[in-house]
Amino acid sequence: MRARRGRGERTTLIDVATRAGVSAITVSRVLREPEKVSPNLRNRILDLIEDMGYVPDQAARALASRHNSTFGVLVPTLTNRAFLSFMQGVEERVRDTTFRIQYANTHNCADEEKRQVRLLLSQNTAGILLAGLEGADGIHDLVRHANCMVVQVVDVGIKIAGSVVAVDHGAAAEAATRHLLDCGYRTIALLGGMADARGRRRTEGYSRVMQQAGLYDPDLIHHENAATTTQMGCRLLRRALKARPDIDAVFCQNDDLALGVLFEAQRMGLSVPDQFGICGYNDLDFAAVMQPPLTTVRTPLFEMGYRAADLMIRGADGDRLVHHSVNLGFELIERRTTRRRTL
Amino acid sequence: MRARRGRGERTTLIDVATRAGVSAITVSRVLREPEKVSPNLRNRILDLIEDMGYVPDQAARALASRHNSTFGVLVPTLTNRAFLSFMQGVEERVRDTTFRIQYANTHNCADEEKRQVRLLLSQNTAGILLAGLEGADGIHDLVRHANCMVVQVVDVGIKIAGSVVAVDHGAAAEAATRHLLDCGYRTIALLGGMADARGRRRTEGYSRVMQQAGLYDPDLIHHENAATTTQMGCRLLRRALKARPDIDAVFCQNDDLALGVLFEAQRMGLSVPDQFGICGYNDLDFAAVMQPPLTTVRTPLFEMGYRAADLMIRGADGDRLVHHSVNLGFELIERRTTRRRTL
DNA sequence: CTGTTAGCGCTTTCAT
DNA sequence: ATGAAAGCGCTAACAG
Repeated sequence: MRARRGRGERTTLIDVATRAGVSAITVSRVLREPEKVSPNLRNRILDLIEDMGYVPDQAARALASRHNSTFGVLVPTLTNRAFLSFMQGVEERVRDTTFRIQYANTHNCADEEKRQVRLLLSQNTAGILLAGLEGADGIHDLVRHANCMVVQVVDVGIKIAGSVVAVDHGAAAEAATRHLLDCGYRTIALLGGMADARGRRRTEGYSRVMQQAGLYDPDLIHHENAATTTQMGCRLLRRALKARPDIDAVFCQNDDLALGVLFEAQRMGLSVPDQFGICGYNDLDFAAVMQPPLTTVRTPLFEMGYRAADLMIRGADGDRLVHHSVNLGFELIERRTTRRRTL
Repeated sequence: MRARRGRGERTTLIDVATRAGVSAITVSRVLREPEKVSPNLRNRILDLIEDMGYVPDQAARALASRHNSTFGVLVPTLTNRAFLSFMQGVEERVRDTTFRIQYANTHNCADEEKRQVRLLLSQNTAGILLAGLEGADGIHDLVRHANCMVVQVVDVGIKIAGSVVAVDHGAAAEAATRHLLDCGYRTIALLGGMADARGRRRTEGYSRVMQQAGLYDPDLIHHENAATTTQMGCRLLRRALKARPDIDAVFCQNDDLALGVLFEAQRMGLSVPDQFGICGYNDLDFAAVMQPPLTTVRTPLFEMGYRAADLMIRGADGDRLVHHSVNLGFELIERRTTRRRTL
């Protein structure tokens, strides 16, 4: 007689079945395959379920069915707006499916990443979505041996295991740097935050173009080992200008940074874009309405999330480990923080 | 025919136990109460676990122990930076505990909120953290009958069930509005996004002060039913100015909005703070480095998350349903988007 | 359409 | 310090 003692023992399938005078499996079917139960009985049971406040126990369900309809999404940080757009894409695709998302934050830390993947694996998740992988040693093994879908969102060319949604960050950075050059800027600084795989690719792209132009100088590159913020943009600009006072443009690895750079430049009396050019990255919400509006590289953040979730869901549904890969593009949005091109 | 063949069936506790020549419970102990197993045996088993790549099945564990060390955090949106700070606070408190967090996004929708709470309940979570509750009907019942910790982050005075971390948003809005008045502004608009419970409190606070001053006018209040963005700030300012061209200051429900307002004001040639004052809300990262720096209300976002998680953890650990409540303050940060006070 | 029988992989409780 | 037995709440597989 396990009645609701204290806060009440949990109501189980059997409690409902007993009250309904049927067997447990019938109640179970009402929930999962209602069409296999006669309408009459079904409705009676449904009412009972409502009345008794029965909620199925997912752990038992997962254990019995060896199935789990939630999947984990690993993001390196929560503080980056770029990841927010990505997450919105994921959510949009997942809405109206029976899948659930479980976010985990790896704090840009390789060990934490590994720990989280292990945890997810131990929960028998339907799949794992890896965004902004730090690439810890051994994670490849973990992922390779996973018996669930694994989708990675990475840079083009960094193929690991499972399905992949890729963007060519190196090429995007090249395009941005070349644009700055085309506008007539010469001493172009690169400002960035913590360098993950994607960040490193961007730095490489920038360096390639600067080297080709014979303008490369390590003193032009400034990073701070943390998530990008607007305040960081201000600091980084001051530091860059101290190292090379003749800087006439900056390429920021994130629009957050670019926002700070614009404010700081205004404070210093630098006129944008005439004396000083700014190019951002990601085309975040505020970029279009800054004064002046920000020239930036638009990356398909939302779509990356959407496509990644799509691969995930299609793979998990078919219960087969589909391996797909999609490569999404980017777009340089020329606005008013860079001057009209002279070339 | 369970698809996951070929990638290997899951390694279980029994597999490890068999290889070690011990019983399952011993392996289980090695993982949970290592001190109860002799060092020799323990190390041998630990090695085996590593070798065989064994990862415990959380579902089985949760089912057998009727315990679950993950708790759900419901946030209304992922696109609001205020919630990000909150989430960071939660994570900070949870780090280095055995608890795990599962985020769920209710999309500011009452039904979704109810669905998510139900889902969480059905997972037997250690607890539920409710932030920015929409307050769906029936959710009180759900929460009241939950046999797990429930912590809510709400406005002072909206007491529901479980433990509460509160902030007096009404008083904060009053302070902000009064400050604007003290600076000599008279026609003060209120700009906001989707009005949740906290938003409504802020609107009430603003209205009270304006009414007392005899300056209240519904035409000064402008909302858009979506998450706040910088672009929305621009649109809202234009709309407000169309309704009342004599507006000389705005109180924005979020700094995102204030950023847009500043840019738009600059575009219109309004000089801030002389002709036009701006006060934000939340003191987000960029507020301090805007040009001019933004006057805003600082709310203890991070701390709210931290304290809420703390209540959660302390409650779940003690396995008793502690009911606590803490009330956190706010602070008006006077910077340069409002002129020096004349009163 | 409904029921019976076996577990899923782990932890509890009670022995030894 | 280690083990045996008995489930946790549910679903798969096969009846009928």
